[in-house]
Amino acid sequence: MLPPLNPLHVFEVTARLQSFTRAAEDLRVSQPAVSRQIQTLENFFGFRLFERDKLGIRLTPEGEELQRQISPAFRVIETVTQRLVASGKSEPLRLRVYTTFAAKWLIERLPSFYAAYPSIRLSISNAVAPVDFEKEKVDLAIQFGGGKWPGVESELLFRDLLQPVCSPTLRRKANLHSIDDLKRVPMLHSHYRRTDWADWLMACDRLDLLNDSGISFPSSVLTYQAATEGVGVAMGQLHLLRNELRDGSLVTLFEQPLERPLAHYAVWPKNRALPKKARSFLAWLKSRMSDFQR
Amino acid sequence: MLPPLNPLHVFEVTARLQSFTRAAEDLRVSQPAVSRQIQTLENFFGFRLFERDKLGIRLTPEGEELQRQISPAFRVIETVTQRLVASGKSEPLRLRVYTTFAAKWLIERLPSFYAAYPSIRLSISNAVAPVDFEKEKVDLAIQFGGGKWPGVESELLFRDLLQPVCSPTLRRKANLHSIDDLKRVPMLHSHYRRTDWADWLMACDRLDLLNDSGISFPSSVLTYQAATEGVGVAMGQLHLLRNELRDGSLVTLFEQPLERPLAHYAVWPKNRALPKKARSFLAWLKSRMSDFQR
DNA sequence: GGACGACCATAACAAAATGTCATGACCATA
DNA sequence: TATGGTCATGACATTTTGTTATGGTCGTCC
Repeated sequence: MLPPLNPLHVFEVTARLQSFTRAAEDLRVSQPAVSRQIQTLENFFGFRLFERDKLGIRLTPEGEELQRQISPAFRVIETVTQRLVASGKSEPLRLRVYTTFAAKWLIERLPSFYAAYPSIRLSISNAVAPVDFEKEKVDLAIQFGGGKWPGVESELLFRDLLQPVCSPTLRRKANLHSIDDLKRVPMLHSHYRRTDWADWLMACDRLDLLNDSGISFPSSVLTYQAATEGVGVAMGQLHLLRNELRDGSLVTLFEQPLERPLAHYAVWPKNRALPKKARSFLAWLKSRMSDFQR
Repeated sequence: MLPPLNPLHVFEVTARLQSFTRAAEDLRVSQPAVSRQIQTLENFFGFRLFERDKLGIRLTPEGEELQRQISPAFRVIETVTQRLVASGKSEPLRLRVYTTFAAKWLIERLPSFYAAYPSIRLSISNAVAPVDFEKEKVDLAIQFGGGKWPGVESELLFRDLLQPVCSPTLRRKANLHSIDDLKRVPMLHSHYRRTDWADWLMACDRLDLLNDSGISFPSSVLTYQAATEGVGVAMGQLHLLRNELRDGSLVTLFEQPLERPLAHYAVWPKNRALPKKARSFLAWLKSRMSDFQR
């Protein structure tokens, strides 16, 4: 008869840290998640493992007993895992990632990848131009474009979805409500995406609003940074700005999202077999992609 | 760094039994479930733990290493759990269960209860008449009726839903298609549910079909048994016949289910506080009840 | 002594992990 | 070559786990 193992692990951490809240931080989950896991375990055993009182918790005698006995078991599992995972490590998977995608999507999700596949190391370079697998030592690339490149297989990750964005402060101050209001604020451009504003204005049939003034940045990341700081209005790739839109540091304008026939693609050489590591990465990539349409 | 623990446990069992299929039986899950858990673990480590070949599997060297190291850890967890759970056991929870409910619903689900709450023992008696908590030493009862009994709290489990049932063979042989065909086959009655047929026929406005011939059994369980064997047509409580209807040993007739203002209720004395064990049982009961409407 | 902050619990809901069923491929043996 | 045993895989369902929002309790600070 085994107890539920994940709750047992949560218990082990909690007992060690003497606090639900700290255990939650340590495990990178919320405090209620810990609370429930402990409850599950307490139901299983039929008695409390912690005494809850003012300012914190204490192990009950049974909890202490349990902690004493299982802690070494977890240490053993941890140690052998560490060793075996290290033995499984081989050459890193070489990725070449479109810069904005790396900055705005990939990097914050890497811990999740390492947790699921700790034996795969990544070597990540970034660039904007399409990859040349003949010249560059790269296993898998993520790039932006129309999806048709010679000599490569590709798989669509998500389409480009454009809409003007700015800081909530700017929207209020400059009173941005209709498209004409764009005349009153600087447009922020990105070098590598010169046509974004034109494409979007064309779709709205308001190309007349396009002007060459505005400010131009060498990377979309900087453009978005500037927009966040209230410098002007940027043409935002909605999928890459989830965080900013969620926490309110950017807001969308004018309710006119435009989906273009361009997209982010995973790309690999047609003649080489995709290494197993790369297939794992691709599988992970796609699983993390589920919050996006297509 | 810990590996996913449930897959690790599945691995431990599989390595011990040298077979995915046998591990699945041992764990009471399907073979594909085991296959997937092992895959998860193999992805985590970055190498195969089993070599698959004709007629079965063998541990790889890494798998063997892992097995050797973690097995004792699981043995430790198992042992201490066993001991602590035993120490948590107290007086059994005394249940008194309506006979048919016990036979047709509860008993097959008991293993699930013991797995979740191994420290709670049950003492189950069964009877049909309403419980008298003054005279009987019972913590919690499950009984059938209108839901209003003096001096008790009650909670509805599921309503009574009636429809004639018989074996598929009888339906074919006696060519049962319309209600009038009932004249040609014996009606099966249960002592404690004498009015079931009358109630149902009344709802169909065909009381004329009621006759006192038929066969009568001292318990619904026996009535259903007889129906399964093709003896006649019984008035079935659909919720309690899920298994029979699913595996086809009984079929419903005439598409006229009748929901009555009677139901199965969990019931406990109003003046006594419901013991913790009983609250756990009730919570479990309700969670297992989710496949039913109300 | 009332506002505040630290702590854990709970409800309603969302997301992720796990399991199932149906099916396929492979091989051994009859 | 049919049969029965093995494990794998796709599509889907269920269950478990986690999150957010909120509430209660208690100690501390001004």
